[in-house]
Amino acid sequence: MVGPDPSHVKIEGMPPRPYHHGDLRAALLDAAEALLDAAPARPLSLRDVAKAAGVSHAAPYHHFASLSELLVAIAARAFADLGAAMEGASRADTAQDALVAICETYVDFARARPARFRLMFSPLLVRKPEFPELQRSADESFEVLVRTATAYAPERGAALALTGWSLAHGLANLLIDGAFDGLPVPAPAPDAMARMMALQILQPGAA
Amino acid sequence: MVGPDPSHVKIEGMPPRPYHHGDLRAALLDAAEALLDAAPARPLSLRDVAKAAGVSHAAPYHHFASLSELLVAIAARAFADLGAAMEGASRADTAQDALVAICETYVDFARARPARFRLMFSPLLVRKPEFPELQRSADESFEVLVRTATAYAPERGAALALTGWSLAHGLANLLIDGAFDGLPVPAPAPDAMARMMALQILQPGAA
DNA sequence: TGTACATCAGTGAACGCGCGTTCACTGATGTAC
DNA sequence: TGTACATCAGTGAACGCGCGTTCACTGATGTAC
Repeated sequence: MVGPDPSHVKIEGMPPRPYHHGDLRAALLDAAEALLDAAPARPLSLRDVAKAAGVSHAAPYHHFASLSELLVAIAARAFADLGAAMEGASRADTAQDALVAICETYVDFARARPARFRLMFSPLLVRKPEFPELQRSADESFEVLVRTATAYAPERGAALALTGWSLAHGLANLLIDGAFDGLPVPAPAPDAMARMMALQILQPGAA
Repeated sequence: MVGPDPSHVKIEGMPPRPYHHGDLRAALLDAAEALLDAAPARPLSLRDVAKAAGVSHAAPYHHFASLSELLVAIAARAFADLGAAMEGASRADTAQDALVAICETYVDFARARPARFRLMFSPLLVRKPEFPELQRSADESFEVLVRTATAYAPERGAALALTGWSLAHGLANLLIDGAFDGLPVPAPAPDAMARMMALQILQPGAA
């Protein structure tokens, strides 16, 4: 990220060398994400991350000042990933299709990577002014939504974006927390709910 | 709860006696809730709860088999409290007013007691079949919403209830997680958002 | 092309803390006689 | 109304674990000469 050394190039799948790993920072983030995906319920510990990356548990301190900084870096990457996926979804034929697709993408992301999704909204999020990378990636994801909502309804784009975010965010959380499991009402399949609800907002009489 | 001893009556605000507290189970739950309200960010520990209740940290084991059981009991009480508040809100003049009021109540509850709200949707929630009290109180809250949504729209009450829940739940979480803080769009005051969004769902063209 | 040396990025031992949980105990209570 | 005793609900010490973090160290690398 800052060093001019050309040998510091990350090569996926290479076994870690005992010294001078290459790009341990990126490897630690990769390992952390793999752990979160493999065991979403287990809280992430620095020691586990170091172990998964094949280094001693003190090594990460040469790349992150604390566990919090590692978590923030993961959250920032997750926001960037989500933002890119939403950006892709926003390129639909109509603004309405784009809005619906963004909601679906948001919920799909949370269901596919629940631990990373939860980390994005951890208590560290309120401290985002301290972490420019997190601030920026979070803002950029939101911008995609606002832009699309404004294209759909120029007069009330911001309000629609906030409502759409709330809807997708609530659905995502309720799904990954299992709140709908065993509910005494007929519910659609989980992967159909985002679309259904988004349409219910956009054309309320129809559904 | 089970004993026939008439002296086992909980008296609020009484200093704890050294032995045979009276109703330590209820006192522990009260202390736990007070701790959650006072320090929403701090994870709840059995030792802190015991300390706050004025007993040794081993005493709770005569009333709860484990920390999880204590947490479940708190979550169950929280669902009961929320359900009662929603029940009150549902007694409005019109079904639409009732739905809007329920959304407002849900979000207000989360904002007033964020730690308890988070606990309600902790990983223990998926295990609610193991905990009848939790299962029942969670189901009853949801029933209030379904009943009101069905009164408003008989044909699609269940779908509307799921959508309304998602909307309120997402807004509640985004607010208590500070996700809206410093957002680059004009946003309404937090305590006006639930109403605005609920109306946006129910009469989409209007807002 | 060598060599000395500063710097970087690892290692492994250790510290200190908080936690859930267990255990032997003891004080208080209720009951049978 | 006593007294013996079973039971209940506390106490306080201790165990064991995992964790974030620090520290002195050492191996590897790059650079100045």
